[in-house]
Amino acid sequence: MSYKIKSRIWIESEKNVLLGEGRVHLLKAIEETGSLSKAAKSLKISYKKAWHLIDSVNKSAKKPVTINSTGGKGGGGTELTDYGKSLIKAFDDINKNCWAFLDKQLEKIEEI
Amino acid sequence: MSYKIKSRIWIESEKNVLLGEGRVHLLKAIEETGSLSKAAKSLKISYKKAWHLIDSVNKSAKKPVTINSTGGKGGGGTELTDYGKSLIKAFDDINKNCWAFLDKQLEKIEEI
DNA sequence: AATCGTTATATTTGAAAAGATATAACGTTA
DNA sequence: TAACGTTATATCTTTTCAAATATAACGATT
Repeated sequence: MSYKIKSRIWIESEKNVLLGEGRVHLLKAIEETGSLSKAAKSLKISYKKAWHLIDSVNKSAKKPVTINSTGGKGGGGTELTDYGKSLIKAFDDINKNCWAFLDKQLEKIEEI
Repeated sequence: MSYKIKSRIWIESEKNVLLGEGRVHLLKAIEETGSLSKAAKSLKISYKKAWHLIDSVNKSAKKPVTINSTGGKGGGGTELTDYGKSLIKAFDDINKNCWAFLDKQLEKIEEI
């Protein structure tokens, strides 16, 4: 049984974390549900934690990643901007490539 | 000002973390000082924390990574095994390559 | 105006991680 | 055998982080 290589990547802007695995996961859930509270429930994290994450994302990004509305039909909701979608796409792409890259590096520890 | 990509890699064995950045840093300090207590001081972490880290490393690895001796000349000490040195070398190598790889991926978020 | 489900935010509570302190065990050296 | 500096380990305190709870604000709908 050999060792495994694990990795985490994230995108930063000015020392603040912009996007990591968890934030991308949350953003995808928002895209599916149209709501931050529903997204939080689906990921089984507290609404507070989810809200802070999205707040941090929007404060770190150059342009808004989500549009949040309160009141009105259905009480409000949260949806992704096109900018947000392109960020997710870039993150997923880089992350996937990183895994593939590390897979090729595995042979370096197989013999150890 | 563009975003940055950061990464962390680590080596696991059977769900236990074997080597990460902090552990490698500690092992290198042990190699230089010949002592766990001196290494802990140089990294400004508690001896307790350092000891637990090395204990975990040796319990997760297939073969001993350090040799710990108590008593005797100088009170004892800790030194790396050849196996430990090869693990560090592999980790550093993979980590360096990962950075270089991610550097090349940067262009994918430069335009965002 | 009353209702609704959502976003937004503060406060409290609990758990887990880290830090500090103390002490035993060890084996060479003098 | 007494001393030394190290490894090894337990216990207590402190700090930090996550979770839970509560409540206000919002705006279309009725």
